[in-house]
Amino acid sequence: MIEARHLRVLRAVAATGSFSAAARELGCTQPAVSQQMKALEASAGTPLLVRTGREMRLTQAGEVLVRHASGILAGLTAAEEEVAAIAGLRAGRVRLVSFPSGSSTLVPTALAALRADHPGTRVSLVEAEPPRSVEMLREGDCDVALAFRYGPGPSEWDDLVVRPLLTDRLVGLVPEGHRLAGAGAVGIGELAEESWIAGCPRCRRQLVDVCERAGFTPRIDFATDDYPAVVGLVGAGLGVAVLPELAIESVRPKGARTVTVEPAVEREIVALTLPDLAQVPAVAATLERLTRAASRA
Amino acid sequence: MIEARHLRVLRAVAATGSFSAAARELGCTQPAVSQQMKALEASAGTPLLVRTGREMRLTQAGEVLVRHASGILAGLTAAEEEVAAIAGLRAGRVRLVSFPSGSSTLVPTALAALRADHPGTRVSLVEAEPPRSVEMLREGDCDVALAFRYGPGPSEWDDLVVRPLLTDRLVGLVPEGHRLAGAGAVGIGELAEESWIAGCPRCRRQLVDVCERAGFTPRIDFATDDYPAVVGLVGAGLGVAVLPELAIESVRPKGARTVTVEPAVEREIVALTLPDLAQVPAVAATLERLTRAASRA
DNA sequence: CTTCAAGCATAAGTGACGCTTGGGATGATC
DNA sequence: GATCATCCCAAGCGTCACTTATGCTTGAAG
Repeated sequence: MIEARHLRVLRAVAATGSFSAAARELGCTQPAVSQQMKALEASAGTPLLVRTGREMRLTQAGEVLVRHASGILAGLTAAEEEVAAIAGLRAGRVRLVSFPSGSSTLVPTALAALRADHPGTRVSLVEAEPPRSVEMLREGDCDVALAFRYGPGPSEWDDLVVRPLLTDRLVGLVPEGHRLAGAGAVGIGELAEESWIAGCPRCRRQLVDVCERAGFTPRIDFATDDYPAVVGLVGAGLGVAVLPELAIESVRPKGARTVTVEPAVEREIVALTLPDLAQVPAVAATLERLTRAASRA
Repeated sequence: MIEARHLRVLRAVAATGSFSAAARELGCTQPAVSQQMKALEASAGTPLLVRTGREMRLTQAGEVLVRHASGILAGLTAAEEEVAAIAGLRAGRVRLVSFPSGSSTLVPTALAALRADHPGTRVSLVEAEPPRSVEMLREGDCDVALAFRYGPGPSEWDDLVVRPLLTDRLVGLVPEGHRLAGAGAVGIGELAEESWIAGCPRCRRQLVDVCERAGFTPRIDFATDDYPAVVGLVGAGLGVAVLPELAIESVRPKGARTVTVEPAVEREIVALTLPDLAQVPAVAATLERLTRAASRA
């Protein structure tokens, strides 16, 4: 089995014409070169060098090996450099999955910072809601998933790297002319008789849970996953809603007013990745920038 | 420093999708594969594999390395095979130098046998007389030199591999009608008054030495290095000559008769090579065939 | 001719590396 | 829930590779 190390030594010997010179070039002692060549000749099964007096010449087999060596070593260094580029963030790719309101706020900030520091790192972004996004992560379809959960809970993410980014509060949204539009804080019970507009399925379940703890079941007249649509419906006076603060941030609440709801309901927004992937430089850098973007928000 | 061994393991892991399967394929245990991959990831500076449950996936860096691995390993095996072909006498080249009378007798027989056994081995033949041929050998311009010497002598070939092939006697050559043409053995002194035709320079010096030990100086009327010419001149009745037996073998002695001369003068025909080159399969095979050809002659 | 410098080979010692065995944890399957 | 397969970890051990030290050969210089 010919090893790359042997070929490096052989090439140096062929280039310099001497074991000692090759040793100096390789940064080792002359006996090391001597032994390497002996080992290489043993594995080749035939002499590669002819030591005649002071001169050192290649045999035919030696010439053959030197001729191949350049190509092989070139391929090796090319591979090393390409990997080093990825490891050094001069290249690399991160596949990011985010839920919609995250991708419109946190993600752009983080990716801008990432690009500024490491222009070679490419990030692809796909949108997916938490259950699906975590599934994608586990199946290898993405490297980082932005997800959220309501309260620390039992956490089905024990086997994942969980990087908390920020905690997002649910805020109430009422039409401009609503009786509570100017209120500072609103008990959730005060909205028991309202017509409700619900957002995404998980938010909806959360809404239902909160309302039931407050002693009523919300009457949901409209349901949509589209946050701007929810805001629009509220603005048109068709009902009230609770939405994550982050979701409203990127929407102009035309005709709608936000109010603080009591009791406070928070969701935790986290970045997830696989333990192995957390070691990948591009992934680590992405997590880092996401964290920083969250702390500034 | 990425080693070829690492790439072989990585390729096996990527192909089988499992450490255990790769270990079976490589003929080692699974922990060995595990450690190799760990070492490779350490030298790469970034994870190459993602272990997620049962599945084993490549990271981007891993994909890069696998992509390069095929080319690098292909080059390595190509080099190994080419060297193995030389070592296994399926390829290879021997540069042979011979003196003229050797190249017309021993060499053809030996090379025919070599080609019959190892058709892939190519032999190039150049003619040169001993002092020059040995010089060529030492300077790396040939691999095997056929040479001769008169008597074991002081031998300037201590640093060479000397393979004795056969001993060649000098025989007398007289015209058909000569008074000694029918004699069995002829004392060299009986030819003291003859007109001499001399061959190559070294043979000529040998002739002069022998004659002077017999008490006379030969009168050399014709001198040529061309053995057939010598035979032709003798056949034309222009003088007598002594020639190596081997030299006459390939010439039809038209009009000339050979006689045994006393005292017997013998030259030793040897094959020479450098100690290192003697280990080269093609060189060893050539020496072997030359020896056999000489023993059959 | 002797001396000197340079280069290669060899031997012994040391450290690291790589492989194996055995044990434990995890995930998929019946 | 038991079982099988897979992988990681730790310990033990053999081998490999490098270094230092030494001797030998070669070619050049005094």
